[in-house]
This record gives sequence, structure tokens and C-alpha cells, in this order.
Amino acid sequence: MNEISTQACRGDNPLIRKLGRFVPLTEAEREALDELSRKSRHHVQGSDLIEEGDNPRAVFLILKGWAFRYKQLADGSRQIMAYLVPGDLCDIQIFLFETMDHSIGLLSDAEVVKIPSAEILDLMDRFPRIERALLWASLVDGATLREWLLNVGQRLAKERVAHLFCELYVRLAVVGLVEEDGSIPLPLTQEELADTTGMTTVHVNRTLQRLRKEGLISTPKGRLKILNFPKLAEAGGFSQEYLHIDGPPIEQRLRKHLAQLE
Amino acid sequence: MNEISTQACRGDNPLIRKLGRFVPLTEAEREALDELSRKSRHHVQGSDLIEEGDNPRAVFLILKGWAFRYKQLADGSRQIMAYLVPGDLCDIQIFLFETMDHSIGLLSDAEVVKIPSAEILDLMDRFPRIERALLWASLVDGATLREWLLNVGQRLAKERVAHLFCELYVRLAVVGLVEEDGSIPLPLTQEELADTTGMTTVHVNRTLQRLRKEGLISTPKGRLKILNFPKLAEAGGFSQEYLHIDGPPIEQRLRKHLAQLE
DNA sequence: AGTTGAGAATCACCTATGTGAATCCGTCGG
DNA sequence: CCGACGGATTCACATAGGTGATTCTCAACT
Repeated sequence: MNEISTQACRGDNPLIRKLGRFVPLTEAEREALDELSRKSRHHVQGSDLIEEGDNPRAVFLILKGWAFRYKQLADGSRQIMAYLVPGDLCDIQIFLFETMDHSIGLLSDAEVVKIPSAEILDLMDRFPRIERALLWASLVDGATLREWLLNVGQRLAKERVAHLFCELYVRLAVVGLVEEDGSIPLPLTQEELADTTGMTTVHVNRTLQRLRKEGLISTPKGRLKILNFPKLAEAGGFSQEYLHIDGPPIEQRLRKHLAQLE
Repeated sequence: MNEISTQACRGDNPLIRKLGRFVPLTEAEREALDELSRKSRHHVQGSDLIEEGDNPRAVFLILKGWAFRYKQLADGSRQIMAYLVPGDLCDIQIFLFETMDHSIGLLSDAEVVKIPSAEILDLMDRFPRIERALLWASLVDGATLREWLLNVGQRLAKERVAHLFCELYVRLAVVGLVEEDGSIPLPLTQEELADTTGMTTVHVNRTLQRLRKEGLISTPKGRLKILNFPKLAEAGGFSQEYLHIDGPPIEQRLRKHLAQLE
């Protein structure tokens, strides 16, 4: 495992795709991001990128495959706190901490770039606009975490699952990972869904069956097909605002703010 | 309400107290922070500092009293996502968003400073060390949020409440708000505890009684007294690491990182 | 002292979800 | 074609925690 796979990373670089929604990127900026992505390595499913207690000296960028952030309790129960899909960086500033307070694992084989913290700092120095976009992305991560807390704390089983599926669909759409048939990859076992939503595998199973029976989704082989997005969104109380995927690019907004300053 | 109360803010400024744990502050920096705090206003219990949907153009600093971050669902249920105690700032960078995705309310009368985003940016420009400390504080907020998700997603009622109480105790200790008798203010109704832990008022009540009966806590009039911290921490699976309140100041750590850079 | 109201405590009953297996099913290596 | 194994399903049963309403307490106000 872990052999270097120096691949080209054409224009379909998911990081560029994602950040490009926040700030319009110049050629130089795109080049810098592509440069970053060239050093990806292959990691195998089941391995951890970082483990709780490690001293984090780098940030990981997912180019392909899925990762997830989680915490484990003494009694073996586990809470999944985020999914990282292509284009996602695991907490940009986490290297300021002395030790990781959570782990990051891989749900599938993945192409991952390990970026030493120094390199991230350097990149942000050279490209302030990229820094803004990254900062913005990490704000969205925080907003997502808040939404998850709401989900687990207040919603019923069916709502929780429906909400999660809607979120994943929208996020994957942003990086262009929805198939023509409208399905998305979903490399999750029911156990992982359970650890995400704070329920049991058994109850996840029951809930999925209900969603299928109601014609909201179908789940072919490691994929998820949402048959009726509006209804699923309604069932889960989902509204994509917290993902901040549309709206004017951050640059304009910031300029407005600064303008009204003095 | 909301009359300006230009008060002196002696050395007991909770913000200085808190940030001082992260970076050793120079006289100029302390002065700048004190300056900020001089413009506090009185706000009354029950009012909202910001509401979901607002365009956030300022950050709030709590000097006295408690605030809380929450989201409300259509069906009226509410999830509390954070408590803000003296010395806490509500998300520093949130003004980058076009609209707030949550509200901030007051649990008690409070002294609050409203800091226009421009002023925060300016402060961070002039004092990079303060910027670091603020950034650090916001990282801790994120870590706390993750811990809450774990709490609500995986722990049983008693554990949830115990964990929450331990966290609040430690955070208040940092800003010197523990009385000699070991009790802390707790301006929360059982309903608010319920909306925090994802349970019902009825069940919160049952759980509190159990904790009292087991000799772990007592709850005199708007206060909380932890009778046996180690046992309560054990009951809640609490470990204060995620609050990052000890350990070397951020400055040293960052210097180390930068040193090992080139 | 009497009234009011917010919050705490109780009550009887209910159900969404958890437990702990067992069974089934498809895939993959041999 | 034959295990074997990681999931997905199912089952029978248990319970933590939810519902909705009532009552109690005590501090504030008249």
C-alpha cells in the first residue's frame, strides 16, 4: 500500500472544482492546487490516516474515495462526525493542536495527498484568495457539524437518515460525482450509518426498508439512488443552506464588508 | 434595555484571562483587549443577540452572563449547540457568511460587547498574537462541538448530563467563576438541559434526581455544585483534553512547527 | 396575606429504538 | 463448485426514554 501514484490530475481536480465555487481561481492558483494534488498516494480501505492521540503535522486532501472523521468511546461505541469526499481537506488548522482528538479512517481505497502543515501555511501566504477559500470551506465544515448535532439530537430515525442522504447527495453533486442515472456512490455499511446517526444497525435496516418501501430511495450495490429528492428532503427536514454552496463568491462578499468599513 | 455601561474592566477581564492561557499577552495587547471590552452593553435575559437568517456584521463577546447558540426546527423543537460563558466570543469568522444559520440567545441578563467585523479584522492585523489566540479559541469551539455530537449520539441520559456538567465546570474554572464552595452558576432550566442533551424535560428531571441521589451533585437555586468530580467525570466519560486548557501556549507550539519547517 | 407564574417534580402510560441472537445472501479466493 | 466471510435481514423480546397532563413550590408582585 501507499505507493506514489503520480498522476496527471487534469481539470477534473475536485479541489479546484470545489474551491472554484468560492473564489474564481486564476491560472496560477489552479496550477498551485494542481501541483499540490500531484503527490497523491494510494491508501487502502480500513486504514487510518490519523489516529486520536497522534501529533498532527499534516493535513490530508482527499482526491478519490471516502474518508470519515470519528471518535471512539471506551465501551467500543463510535460516533462518526463527518464524511470526507473528494475535494475535502481534513481540518486545515488542526495542526495547531498538540494531539488529535479524533481519528480519520478510510471507507474505501482512496487517493490522498498528505500536505505538511508548513506547505499549507506557505500556500496560504502565496495565495491569499486560496487561503480565503480554505477558510470558508472550514467554516462550512463547522456549519455541517452543527447540522449533524441538530440531526442526532432532535430528529427521529427516518428523518436522520433522510437528512444525511440529502446532504451527501448535494455535496457529491458539487464535485460532479452524481451519475447520469441520478445515483451516487455510497461506500457505507449499515453499521457506519448507525454510528453516524446514533442508532443501531438493526434500526438503520428497518429505516432503510421503510424509505425504500415509500419509494424515496433505492440502494443498488454500494450506491444510493434518490428517487424523489423533494420528498426525501421534506422527510428529513433538509434544506441545503448550511452547505453554502451557492450564493455569491466569498471574495465579493468580503470586499463589500471591507468597503463598508471605513 | 441596552444602555451603554462604560465600566472599567479591571484585570479581571475574562477575555484576557482566557486568551492569556493561550499566548502570554504583552501590556499593549492587554490594553487593546481592555479597550474592546469597554464598550459593553447590558442585554436582558431572553433576548436574542442574533437570529437565524440575520446578516451577521459583528461578533459578540460575552463579559458577564450566559448566552447559547441554538437552532430551531419547524416543529418547535430546538437544539442547543453551545453555551457561551464570560470570555467567549461567538464564532469569530461567522461574518463571512451571508446569513446566520443559527441564533444566539441569552440565558441571563448579560454584559455583551458587539464588535463590528471590521474591528475584529483590524485587531487581528495589529496583533498577530491575538489573532492566533482567537483562532485557537475557535478551534477549541470546534472540538467542543465534536464532543457534544459524541455525547448526544452515543451516550445514555445520565452520561450526557454528567458530561455536560463536567465541561461547564472546567470552562468556568478557567475564567475564575467557581465559588469557594466549589459551586458554579447554572442559569439553565431543565428544558434547556433537555434541548442540549436531546432528551425530554421529564427525563432530565429523572436523571438529575438520580445524580443527586447518588451524591454526585446538588443543585441549589440556579447553581450547580459538583460533590464528587472524579466520579461525575467517570459517570460521563469526561476527559478535559478536548478543551485544550493546559499544555504549552500556542505560541511555543507554533514556533516549534515553523522551526522544523525548512 | 393573596395571586400569579415559571419552573420542578410526579404520574400513568406508551413507543421508538435497543439487544442479542440467528439466518440469509452474494462475492471472492481456491 | 465449495467454503467462508462480510454484510443485510429477520426475529422475539426488553427498556430507555417519550407523551401529555397534573400537581407542587416558591419567589415576585399587588
